[in-house]
Amino acid sequence: MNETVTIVHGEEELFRRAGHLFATATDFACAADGLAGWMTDHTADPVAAATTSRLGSLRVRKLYRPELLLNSASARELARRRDEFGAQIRVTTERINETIVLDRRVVILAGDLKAGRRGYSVIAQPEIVQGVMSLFETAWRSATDLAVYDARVAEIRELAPSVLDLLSQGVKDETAARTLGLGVRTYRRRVAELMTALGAESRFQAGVRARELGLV
Amino acid sequence: MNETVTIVHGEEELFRRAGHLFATATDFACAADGLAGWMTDHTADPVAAATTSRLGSLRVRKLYRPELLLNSASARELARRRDEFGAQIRVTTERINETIVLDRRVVILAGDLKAGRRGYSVIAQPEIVQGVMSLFETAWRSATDLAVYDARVAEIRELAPSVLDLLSQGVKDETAARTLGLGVRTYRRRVAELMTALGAESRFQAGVRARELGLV
DNA sequence: ACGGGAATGGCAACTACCTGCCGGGCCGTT
DNA sequence: AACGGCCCGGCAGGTAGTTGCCATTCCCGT
Repeated sequence: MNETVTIVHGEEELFRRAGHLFATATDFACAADGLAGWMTDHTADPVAAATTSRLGSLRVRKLYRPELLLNSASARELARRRDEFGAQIRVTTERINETIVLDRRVVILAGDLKAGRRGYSVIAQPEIVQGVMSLFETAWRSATDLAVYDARVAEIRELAPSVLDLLSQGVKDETAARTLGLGVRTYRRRVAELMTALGAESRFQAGVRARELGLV
Repeated sequence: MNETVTIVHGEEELFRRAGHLFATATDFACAADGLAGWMTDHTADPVAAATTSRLGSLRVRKLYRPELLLNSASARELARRRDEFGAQIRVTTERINETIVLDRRVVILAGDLKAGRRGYSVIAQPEIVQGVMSLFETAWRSATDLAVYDARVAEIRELAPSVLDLLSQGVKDETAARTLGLGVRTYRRRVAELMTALGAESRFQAGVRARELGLV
């Protein structure tokens, strides 16, 4: 594989053509929409194989979107991976493309599904790798550690379950405040805290985020 | 099964104990969170068996939550069922418990998962059945027919994809309007239309709904 | 070209929402 | 008791969002 850019179709071909890269890499940076696809089948996974045999010399970073944590099964799976082979896991609310960077030398980008198989671009072109890597680093820095994220979600749930209910019922602040036996000022303070916690800049956005996080 | 209330564990036991009820019933009222569980395996499904042999004398009503329609596979499956054995299908945004009412005489309510199996309460107590049935009727009346619902979602998507994007980015109306090359007045009109279409009374609620419908 | 309906966007009045400020009450410490 | 920290909630001034009104413009069938 001397070409700097190769397109492969489906996971099988990806393994066949790029499996050796996984086997030798020591630095994995990985962004994913879900646990789906090539990362799911753990036993047949080159990364897993590589990992278990070379624990300690590895750096594994994974970046996920928060939806993943809604499903408690995937959440547990995440925690297991983190514990099992020392992967660092962070969560971001940004939209991310499925991306893998190996040893800062090779990038694998997932493309669209075609005829039931996903296309992957395997890229060794240094400039491109550099660019993707810097994007990844940015996303990584702006992301939240899984543990912190979990704690925050727990906090929000505790902070304002009733506020969330009232907001999602579409009631006015006045009504909501009285319902809770609070002053309007305090209620709005709660909403503001909630929005901060959700990282939202408008109530619409807060609604979207809350729904994303499964809080409503 | 003479007891008025029976608790069974897992679908298998439910079939064994209550299968005959499905086989003879002609009036099915069913509310579901998803297509999961006992309704999935279509060939082994007593309802399907009953239905195919007695088409015409049946009344089948099913109530789903909109999330189901996000997955185009389940959406197609729904449409197929509707067409195949004349089930009436409606969609509601209310939270609903998994519920089945047979011939207005027997209620089956799904409970929590325990040890991987879901508990079901099979209830023949007339008062309870009456109560559940009236709740179902209420939910049914307030729900939207699948076709109408589909049309509405399509309409919203077409109406304002970019407005949805901008709203969910949390940008101010002024900015959003200029981005779209619109006047603020017009942009806000769009937002208002969107909110009406979503049945939302606040932007927060609109955000939640939009997310629920998978529009953002 | 011409009339009519629909979409646009400015204006304005209104409502809802956001936030700094501050006084007051509660509680644990000194 | 006196103090400090903290939360509450009213107030006020500001910003953002909502809506009716209306002149203008665009499009379309006549």
